[in-house]
This record gives sequence, structure tokens and C-alpha cells, in this order.
Amino acid sequence: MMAPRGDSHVPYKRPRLSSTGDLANDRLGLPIAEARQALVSQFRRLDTAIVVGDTGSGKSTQVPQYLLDHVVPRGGVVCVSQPRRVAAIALASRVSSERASVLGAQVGYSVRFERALSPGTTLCFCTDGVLCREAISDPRLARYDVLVLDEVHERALHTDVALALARAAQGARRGTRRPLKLVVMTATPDVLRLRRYLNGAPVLFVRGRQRALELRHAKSPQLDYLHATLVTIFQVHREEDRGDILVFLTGQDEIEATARICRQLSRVAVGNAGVHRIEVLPLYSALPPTVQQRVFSPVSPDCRKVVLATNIAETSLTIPGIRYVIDSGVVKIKRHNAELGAEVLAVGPVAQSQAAQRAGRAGRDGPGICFRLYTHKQFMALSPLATPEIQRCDLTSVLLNLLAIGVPNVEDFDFMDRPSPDAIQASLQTLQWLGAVKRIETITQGARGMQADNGVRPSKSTNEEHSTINGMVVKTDDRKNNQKKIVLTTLGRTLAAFPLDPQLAKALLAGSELSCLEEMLTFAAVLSVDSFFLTSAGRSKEGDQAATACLRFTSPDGDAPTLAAVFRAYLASGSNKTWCIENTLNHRNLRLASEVRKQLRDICVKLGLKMSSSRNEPSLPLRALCRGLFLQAVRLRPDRKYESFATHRPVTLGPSSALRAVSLRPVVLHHGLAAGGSAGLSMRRATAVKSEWLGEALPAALAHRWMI
DNA sequence: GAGCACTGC
Repeated sequence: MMAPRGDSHVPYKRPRLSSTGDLANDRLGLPIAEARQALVSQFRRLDTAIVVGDTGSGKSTQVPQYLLDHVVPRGGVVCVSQPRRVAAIALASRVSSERASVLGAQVGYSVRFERALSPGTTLCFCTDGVLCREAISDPRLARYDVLVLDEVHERALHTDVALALARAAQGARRGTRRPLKLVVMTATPDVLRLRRYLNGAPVLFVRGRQRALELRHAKSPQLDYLHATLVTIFQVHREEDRGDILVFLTGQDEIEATARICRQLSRVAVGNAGVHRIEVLPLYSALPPTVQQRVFSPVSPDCRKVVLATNIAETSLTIPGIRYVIDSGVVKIKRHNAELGAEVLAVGPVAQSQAAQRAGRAGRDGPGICFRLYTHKQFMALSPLATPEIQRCDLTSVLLNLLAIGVPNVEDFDFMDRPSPDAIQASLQTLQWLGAVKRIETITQGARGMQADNGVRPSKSTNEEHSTINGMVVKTDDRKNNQKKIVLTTLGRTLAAFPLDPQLAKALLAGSELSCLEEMLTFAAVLSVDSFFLTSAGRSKEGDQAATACLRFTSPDGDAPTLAAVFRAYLASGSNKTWCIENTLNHRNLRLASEVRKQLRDICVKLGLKMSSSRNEPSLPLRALCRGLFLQAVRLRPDRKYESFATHRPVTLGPSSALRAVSLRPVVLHHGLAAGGSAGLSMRRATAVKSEWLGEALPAALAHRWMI
């Protein structure tokens, strides 16, 4: 056990006061109020504006109202978009009550599964995801006079897409009788990039609440941030005034381990005179909501709360009473590796903007201190901004969405930070194999001249250029000479109607063809949400025993049928929360799956698909699954190891897959590959299928290549 | 033999 010894404390540089407290602002109203006139006159004049202000400046609640009351014409509609559902609903509710109106009348919201809107709604809060979907039926965003994009500094996937779509819509409406006004709001003062993207749009600064925040960096680099974390927690506990501590760590295991040591150490320390108790509270998204709620309840006056959190506390949850922040300086980030065709979850250093965000969580209710477990020099060497999500994730869904919107050139779509051409090509190739897009020759004047007149062909060297797509080595056309245009097929348009990965959407449609749509709705729903099974940390004491009881759901065919069985049992229980707890299942994810299924079913009905069930033929849903997930196929080699058809890379069966309970199956489909650690590539979830089903599902080009 | 956080008319 580690104890905070005198010689192992983390030395911090002398405190520097970066700002002063100003509690008067609390009563005088929000800082933004005095800037109202100036903002309004700028908004009237400009077609695009950037608003910079801290959370707490009131910009998210006030700017939309200024626009509605003083900028748009009577009856004009303002849309405010956010990365997160809870924020959209909370803001709508807050603004609605500020205006003493009923939520859903003048002020409303629209998020997935939930909306409060009426024909008279002129101020609508929504999520970026909803806005991106709306653009499919309304690419000019014609319903809105003003579009406000909030929290743009987070660079969430849908925010970047929405921003690019908004620019395109604004361009299309420029010079018409109803131009689109765009207001982009960000908390990061570093707006050079954003400003250039928005053609030099003026930046309007809103003064934030002035709060006292003291930053202390480590004096020397720390080799072990977990050790430094423990030392600092107890140093703060011994030396600093009352106030709760928020610690940023990377993940569940690390948090639980640190919590255990912390509790042991505190039992030792509390024996000493004058040392108060501490209450250690883990906080991460996999925890059941009831356990998460504990961080919001106050502790007794003689006790100090220590919250050990992941990134969830950086943006999603704001914990009251935090006075001290301990920032480990590291974060876990998911990246999609197109070459491996896998998600890689890795620990890395935070960006400066994230460090600022973490520090800002201290002293929201009074003067605070942020302890950084890294030196000021190390801080200065950090990247100023985090890599935008659009450069880290699989683009298959995003590109299908853009094509459905009618974006003319998806390969050259003007994102603020463009994804790599390889990532785009990999996703287009996937869409092509799914039959969602095709490349058609478009003979432009220039191209015709070139090919007919002098017969120029791509030179041999460029023609034989290879690139790796989804891990497969593929010959690519020379892009300079490539006159092929990417167009959406009828199938692609149908796939885009579903809020699903295109692969799963295709499997769902195959369910209609094979008369097992009801079963496929369940497969699609359970595979598109996080696992139903609680991991050890989220379990109650009796949990492990009950988890064993859960084995009764295990299907020899793997995870899709197993999860479907759990889901059916959940519905049979009457969607009962107690039943979930008794069986150590994640109620939130089961409820989510049930809402997803309902939504998918409604879309199927709208598309005119007939509901059908394969009650007497259990293999039909598995065959349908093959028709969507064939790119995720894996085979068992003679040496009893699994290998991906697409990439020929070895993969292993992940530890939580239901297939581990049965003997090795010759062909399986995986539902997500994870890379990292010692295991190489591992399949998080997998379902066994028959080789002939895979054969009938494959497009000809792949059937030939894979020799099925 | 191991899961950061979000989101989808």
C-alpha cells in the first residue's frame, strides 16, 4: 500500500492568481446582459457571427432570446443546436420558464425519442444529430431564419457535420429573400481556425463570470500519475480548506483501483487528530444512474467528497461544490484505424483546451484551485486543441448521410478539418460493397477531350498505386484522372432512412426480404446500443451470482441471439427495472434498445415494409445478418485461430463474448473489433453463421476474392 | 481475458 510520505509529495510551483472573485455578478444578473444592445446590432448586420464566452456567461440561454426578440422578423424561427440531449432539453426548459411560457409552445425542443414542439414554436433547441437528420429532407434548412450552433469548441462529430451543412445551406440561400443567419458559439478564445473557415466572420466576445481560479503545476515531471494523484488528494485533504475534490482519471479500472487505495489510506489517516473523513465516489458512464447520482448529494460537514471521474465530468456532468480539481493530464481516446478496420482505445495526453476545461470545473461556487500533475513546460508542449472527432472515427454513416442530403462532392466536402482521403475512400468502398453507392462515369468536357483526343491514360506507376482500405490492399484509380462520380443508389437512400450503421440497416432490410423483420428489428436494436451486461464494478455484492444466472440467456450462436434473448426477457418482465437489477443487467441500455426498436419499426412501417416473423426458422435472422455484416466476417483457420476475411489479420474472441462458452465455430461475424493491449485485435461481440449464408450474401467481387 | 464520452425526424 502506498502512503503519502513526506518525501514523496508532489511539489507545486508558487500559486499564481489568474483572476479575482466577483460575487456581485450573481445578483446583478448574467454578464452578457450588459452586452445585449451591442450583440443585437451586430447580429442584425451580420450574416455570420462567432460568439466567444465561457459557460456561465449566459450565452446559451440569452443569445437565442436576443435573436428571437430583436433580430428575426415576426414569425421567424430560431434553431439552437447542441451536442447533447440533456443540454438541449435543459436549455429549452430554462428559456421557456424565463419567458413564462409552456414548454413546447413558443419555446420547444427536439431530440431523439423526445420532442416538445408545436406549430407556434419559434425557438427550437435540438441536438446536432437531429439537425443532421433534418437536412436530409430539408438541405436548405428552410424552416429556420437563424441557426445557432452551440459548444462548437468540443468539435463533436455531428457538430462538425452540422457546421458544414449550415455553411452549404447559407450559401444556397444567399441573395434570396430569406437568407440564413448563422451564429456559432464557442468557449475557446482560440478561434483563428473557425474564423478562417467562416470567411473571416467577426468574433463577438462575451465576458464570462469572473471567478478566482488558481493553477498549480507540478514542479517536476511525474513518472507515475496514479501515485501523484493519491499523494495530491491527501495533501489537499490535509492542507487546504474545506471543499470537495474532483480528480480526472482515464477509465473504470483505474478509478476503482484508486478508489480502493484511497479508502484504505483514509482509514489510516482519519486516526490522526484533526483529520476529517473523506468519501470517495467513482464516476463514469458505465455506472448505474443511481450510483452516479451520489456525487450530487452533499456529504456531512465533517467530511470531504472526493470524486474520481472520467471525462464525463469534463462536459456532461457538472458537480456542485467542487473547489479543487486534480488533473492527471491524461485521457482515454477512441480512434478508428482504417488500416486495421478496428477501434483503438488508447491513453494519451490531454489537449490544452481540455486542461482548461478541467480546471474550470474548480471553484464554480467560490475560489478554486486546479492541481496539474504535470509541469507548466509540459503543459505548453501539449497540443492546443484535441483532434476533432471527425478525424478519428469511421465515416461510413456520415458519408451516407451527406449523400442522402445531396452534397455534390462528398470526397471534397468542405469540413473545417477534413478527414484523411484514405478514411473517406475506405468508407466509400464499404458503402459500395453494401450497394449503397455506385461510381458512375461522368464525361466532363475536359475529360472527354483528354481521353478522346490524345488518349491519355494514367501512367503505369500511378495506375498501380495501391492503398489500404479497411485493411485490404486495393488498387486505386489515379484520382487526378478519375472522372467517376459517386451517387447514391435506391438501396442507399433507403439505408439512410435508418438511424443505424449502414451495415445494420442493410441487415434489417434483408430481414424484410427473408420474412424475419421482427427478429431483425431486435438484432439491429440490441447491436446498436452498449452492452446490457454490467461489469464487475457496476454490480451489487450479490452481482456475480446473479450474473451466473444470466448464463441461461447464452445462445450457442453468439452475442446477437444472446442479447436478443435478454431483450425479450426484459420485455416479458414488463420492462421492469427491478428485474434488471436482480439479473445485474443495465436497465438504461435495455430501455434504450427498446426505444431504438420502436423507432426502427416505425420507419419500416413508413417505408411500407411488411412485418414478418421467422418463428419456426431460427436460421433466417442469422442469414439476414450476413447480408449486412459480411465485411465483418471471420473464419477459423486450420490452426484453430480466427482470421478476418477482409484483412487476413488474426483476431481473437473477446473475453465478454457469449461465443466463449461454446466450442469454436468455423465462421463468425464480429460486431466491433478492438485493438490494443497484448491481445492484438479482439472481437468485442460476435455471432456464428454458416459459410454458405455468407457466400450468398457477398457481392461478386468479394466472393471471388475471398474464395467463397 | 477487458469498455473514454456523445449521438441518430
